[in-house]
Amino acid sequence: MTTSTRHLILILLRVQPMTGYELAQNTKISVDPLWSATHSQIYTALQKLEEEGLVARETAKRGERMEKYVYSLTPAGRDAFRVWLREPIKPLPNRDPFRLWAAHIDECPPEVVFRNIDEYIQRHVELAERLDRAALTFIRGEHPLIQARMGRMSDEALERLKRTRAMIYREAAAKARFEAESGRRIRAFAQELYPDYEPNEYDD
Amino acid sequence: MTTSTRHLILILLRVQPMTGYELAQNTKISVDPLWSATHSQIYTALQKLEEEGLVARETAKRGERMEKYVYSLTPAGRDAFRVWLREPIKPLPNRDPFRLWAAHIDECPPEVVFRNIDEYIQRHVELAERLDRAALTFIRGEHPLIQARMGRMSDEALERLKRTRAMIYREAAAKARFEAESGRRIRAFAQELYPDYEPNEYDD
DNA sequence: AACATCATGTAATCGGTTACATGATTCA
DNA sequence: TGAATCATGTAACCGATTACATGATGTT
Repeated sequence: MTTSTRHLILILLRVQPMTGYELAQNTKISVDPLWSATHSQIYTALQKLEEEGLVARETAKRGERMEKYVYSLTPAGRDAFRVWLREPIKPLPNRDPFRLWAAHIDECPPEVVFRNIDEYIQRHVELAERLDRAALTFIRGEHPLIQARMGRMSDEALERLKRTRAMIYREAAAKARFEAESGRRIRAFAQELYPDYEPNEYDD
Repeated sequence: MTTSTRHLILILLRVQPMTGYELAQNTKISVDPLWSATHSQIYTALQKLEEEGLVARETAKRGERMEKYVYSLTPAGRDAFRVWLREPIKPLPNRDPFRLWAAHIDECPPEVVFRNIDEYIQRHVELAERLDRAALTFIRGEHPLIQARMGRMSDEALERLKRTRAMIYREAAAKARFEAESGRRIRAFAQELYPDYEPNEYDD
């Protein structure tokens, strides 16, 4: 099955019931490097999932006047997660905008070349750091998505969970570091292509 | 600007005028690891690009009875490529179905775990080989998309082009090898999680 | 009083996927 | 004669992006 926003929601709601807003927050602060989604996507997917009976909506107070909606998994929703987990993984089509662009740096002005490559490297260096930090909070049991499960899982199961998540976030960090390294190699190649180019500014 | 099928077409038509079928073939056999597109996408994108005046359509004979359409870049199309090449690269949102799945292997039956991981590894090993071979045909000047340009570019420009493409395809191969290695590490972790699991069959 | 954050949504559009549909040409 | 390849498209659908839209609550 093709993985989509629906599965992200199923994954997060297994941890605990949440509002759409909380789903969007948890996605942004934690799952985003593996699977990203905007709040629009999440709210519309929640509506469909509720129609299909995979999630249930409860109304809660927010402040004095307003209401918010707390979603939780139904048994059908838990099943849907189990089914997804057992299916073959459908890979996404290859789409690599950076390397598609970089295949043409021989015809691109050097200032653009170095600007794009440096941005790429920096983005992945930061991502790697963020993922390594996340891996640590998993293994230490400090991650909010782990803490929410404490007491509701056996110690052994929780230990396996921590180690598995930490391992995957470390692998995602390794991937980001690979991308940064690849960017550096491409940069070195670009310097051979444009040996005379001297960047004027170093101000960031 | 967001990279899409349109840019793939602009890139390929810079080499030489082609039919939609040839664009789809060249994508499949060569560009696919960097950017993939189906023939449906290509035909519909060609229509839009023609409306916008970025490509021009000429009618040619196919066999006795039928006609085919050969598309070429207009000056506006060449400009659009130049603009795309000079813009900041807009990264795609992170979507990594394999690691999103693998973050849950602690709750997944071991036969599914090893089946999915092994498929992932094998797919990337094959991709890496394919990309290394492509890199070689670039550097040797044997690649069809290079040969089509011979005589229409200066020797130096052609040399830079060959080296740049070969470098990028080698980087894409390195990325595929990284993914295979990452898969192997995840597999090793899974063997710690499921020490008692013995696969019954080795028949592929 | 102003700003950040919490909280919820809709709508237009875009780009991509999948399935459907057709038929000629070429080679074994 | 049959299969592979060449060749072109349409249509329904899906999922994601972007912009629009609103308003309460909590903090400085």
